[in-house]
Formats: sequence, C-alpha cells, structure tokens
Amino acid sequence: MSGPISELHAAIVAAVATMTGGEVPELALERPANAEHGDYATSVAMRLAPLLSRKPREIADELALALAVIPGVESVEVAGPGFLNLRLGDQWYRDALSDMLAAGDEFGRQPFAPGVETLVEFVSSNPTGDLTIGSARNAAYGDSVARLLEFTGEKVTREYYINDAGNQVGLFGQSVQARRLGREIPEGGYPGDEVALIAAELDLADDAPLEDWVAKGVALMVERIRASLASMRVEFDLWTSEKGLHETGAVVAAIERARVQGRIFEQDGATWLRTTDFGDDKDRVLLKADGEHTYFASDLAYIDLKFQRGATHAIYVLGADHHGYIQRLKAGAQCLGYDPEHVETLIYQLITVSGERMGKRRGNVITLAELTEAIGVDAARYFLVQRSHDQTLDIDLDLAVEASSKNPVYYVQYAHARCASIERKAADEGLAIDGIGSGHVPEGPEKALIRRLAEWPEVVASAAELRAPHRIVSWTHELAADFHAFHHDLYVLHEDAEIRAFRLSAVHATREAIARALALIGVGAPDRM
RNA sequence: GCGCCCGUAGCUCAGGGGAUAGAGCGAGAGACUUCUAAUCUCGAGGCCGCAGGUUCGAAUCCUGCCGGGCGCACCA
Repeated sequence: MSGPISELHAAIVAAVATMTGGEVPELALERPANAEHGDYATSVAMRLAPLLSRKPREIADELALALAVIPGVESVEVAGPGFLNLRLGDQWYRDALSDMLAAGDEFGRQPFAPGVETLVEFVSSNPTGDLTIGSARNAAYGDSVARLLEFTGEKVTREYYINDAGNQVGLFGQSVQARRLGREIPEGGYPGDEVALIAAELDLADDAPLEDWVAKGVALMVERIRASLASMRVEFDLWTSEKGLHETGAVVAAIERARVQGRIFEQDGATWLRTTDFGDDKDRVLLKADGEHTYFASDLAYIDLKFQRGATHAIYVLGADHHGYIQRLKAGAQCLGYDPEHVETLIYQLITVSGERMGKRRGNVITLAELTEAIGVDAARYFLVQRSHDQTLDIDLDLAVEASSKNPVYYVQYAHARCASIERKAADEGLAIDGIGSGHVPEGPEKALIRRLAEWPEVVASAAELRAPHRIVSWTHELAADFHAFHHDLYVLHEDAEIRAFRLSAVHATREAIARALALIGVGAPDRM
C-alpha cells in the first residue's frame, strides 16, 4: 500500500523505532473526531508505556520532537493521557493532491501477487427458476468482493456452479414438460411463469424423453440466469456443471482420493467420509445405500477440481441458511489432503423485502430482474452492498421505487456529475489547467476533501481484507459529503489562476476517486444527471 | 440442546481498543442573481440489550444471561 498517509505512518514508525531501538507496537493513525485534536493523531505513546516502563506523557513529549521534523508535519502537540496530535502543513496537502493525481487510477491499487489464484464461487443458484432477490444479494456481494480482491492484487476467477443433477432438476424437467403438454405440474414441481416461457421456447417433440426436457430446459434456464446477472454487471469466467462432475468421473475420483487419505468407511450399506476427523459434528454419506451419490459427493469432487485446476484459494459465497456447510466443506477439503485454510466461506445474512422473508413456497418471491427493473441497476447494487454482509438486509421496495430521488446512490453519483460538469465548463471556457499550481494555501473544506481522498488506499485495503464492500459505500458517501460541502463553500473556477488550478485539481481527483470506488461495487458514475 | 449472525437515535444502519458515539430517512428552522438546490447550514433526538471481566482507556475484546433471525438429512 502506498499513499500520503502510509508515508506519514512509515515516518512515525521510523521515529518510534529510533527511540525504542527497534521495537514498534501496532501503530494506528487516527482522524480525530474533534478538529481541535489536529489532522491526525496517534496513541503510540500510551501503547509504548508498558513496554518501556515509562510514563506515557514523558514518551509522548520525547516523540513529539522527533515527529515535528517529519516532512509535511507542521506541528505536534501532546494532549490528554499521551495522545500525539499532528497538524499537517499546506505543503503536505499540495503534495498529497499532486501524488494522487499522478497515481490516477492506480491510486490504492496493488500489483498482482505472483502465484495467487483466487477462485470466487458465488450465486450458484439451482437452475430451476429465475434468480430471486436473495441471489441478487449474493451476486452483488460476491462480485464486489471479487472486484476488491482484483484491485488489491489477487488474480480472481469467478465461477458459477450449476446444480444440474439430482431430483430437483428432474422435477424441473417434468414441470417444463407438463407446462408444454398442458398437464398438471408434478408434486413439488415448479409453477413459475418462467417455466412456461421455457416450455414454449423448447424445440422438443411432446413425447421426447424426460432427460431431454431436463437438459434443454436447464440450458435455457441457465441462459436466463446468465442474462439477468449480466444485466446487473456480474459476469462469470466459468460455469461448472455438477452433472459434468459425474460424467467425467470426477466424483468417483474424489472418493478414491479420500480413500487413499484413509478417510472413507462403509456402514449400513453406505459409503461415508470421516469429516469428524477434522471438526465436523458428524460424518457425511457420499454414496447412499441405494447406490446414488449424495450432493455432498459432488461438492467434494468440486473442491478437488478447484484445487486441481490450480486455485490457491477457494472462496464460497453462501447465504446464512447454508452456514452449516462451512465446517463440512473445510473438513471435506482436509479429507482430500488440502489445507482447510485455503477454503474460505463468506456468509451473508438473509434478505427481506419490506420486512418479509422471500420464499418460493411462500409465494412472495421477488426476482432479481424485478428488483433491477424497479429501482435500476445502480441503485440495486448500491443497496445490496450498502450494509454489512453480517447484517440481515431489508429492502423497502415502496421507498426504493417511490422515493428513488433521495436514494443515497444519487447523492454520490451527483457529486461525480457535478465534478464532471465543472470540468466541462472549465474546458469550454479555455480554463484547462496543467498541474495544481504552487502557491495556493488550502482552506478548510479543501483540506477536509484532500484528507478524505488520501484515505483511499487504507479504506480499500481493509475493505478487501475484511471482505466488506459496504466500507467502500460508507467511505464514498463521506467523500461525496465532503465534496458537496467544498462545492458549496468555495468557487472552483476562480479568477485567480493559482486558486483555480488547485481547486480544479481537487475536483478532478474527486471525480476519479468516486468513479473508482463505485466501479468496485459495480455502480456507474454518470457525467450528467 | 448445539452452531452461525444480529441487538447503537422514532425507523434503516455505519462505527476492527482511544478524546464530546455518527450517517441516511422521518419530524423542526434556515440558505439559490455565481461552476446542476438530486445541494448546503443549524438545532432536536442515545442506560450503544443486561451483568461481570481484561485494559491507562471498551459500543468495539472475553465470559454469562436476555431478546430476535437462520441452520443442525443416506434432501438438493
């Protein structure tokens, strides 16, 4: 990570190391809530006190002298129990802005780490119906995490696992056929309108065998799913078929691999995987007494395939109703001889619409397509990752549809459009600038904006590390607020060329920053609104 | 019973050990002759579920309890 703040951080670490002779406690640079406490503050002196057996104020006084000579630091004061409050000089702000502009879209980005191949498997909804709003959360969250990981230096592959084997797709095939022939839909079948659409579209004779109805019906359903995901800017690199795992012998091979590892046993006529060896609360059946493979058998083969294909890290994005799989998946990987640390499950909590949980059997399903149609792709993606994935999410559809003009996504997009508008006007009036100038003394709103912009590398790094795209949303909203305040207080296209150059530079940096941040959550940044 | 997530303003939620806990929505009062008012400014509104513990310092970490959501298949 690099950037104006990490440079400041590094300089403080160096000063502390000089003082202690090498040892440096975890050192955080904070932005004090109270402006009287400076631009940045650190509590390092308090953390150092027990290590050095000295009083924190004493340490702080000594460190203050060392920090005062760091380039860009205007003043240092010791406050409270031993806080070191730093105030940054005008030159720091000019340098920070200039560095950010020079970095452009690389600002905060990290180069690809060699040898890292991250696989993110997400959505993977059964191809028996249109994607629901729950899958929409999965898609928005999973794709945003993938984008974050790419931005912070991982090579990412996005994969969708198609559950096209077993009873459910069999029932789906029967439902398609029943629709076509105008018959009753089988017990537990799929009554959705999309099934009828597929039935009408299928090029099949009425008496075609069931497996054809299944295969062709699933193919069309998968295409519908792919299209709906693409419409919300989610694209997969790989679509892996469960049926294919059976056909290629991958399932049998995975079981054999586990057998070689000594994790297979027979009991009650079934073949079991001893996942309890690795912390699962019960062993799992792979081959049932009736000779059929379980769903978990394909899961096991799929884990095997992921690592055999060269993934170094396999991420699963699952809804809270699947959290019981975590231990099973990790134990399964371990039974195959893989490191469970390389299997990561990301659980997002369930989504409700206007307070009600969705369910196919509840008959109140809202589809992904309906959501994006109702509030637009930008608002949908913004809404879906606005809150922590650990938090159940309620979408108030009435509000989202009816009051979309006060939707927070517009607040952020409007800041971007304002920047673009100012830049357009500058170009039209021949006020284009080259560089940030040298003489302008930044004012309060300008400083606040630049401090915010400078946080980006740390924000994006922690969002990626925590798999928390909602942090991007929070930060972007704060950035937009800082910009709107700046815009309100200060006139950008000022007659003074120095002032104009500086402010136009800040506007340009802001526009780039908003676009960059929104791109990581798949939201567009319009130039006009 | 066991496991995962949550409990912060009227509502929906941010706050990965720091100083006086924040935002949006809602309710209140103001600001457009200037780069888009989809904006800005100001005020109101809080036993951060409860009780212990760790720490110089806890909304944040640990333990217990209470409340809510979701799971615990030879289903997929």
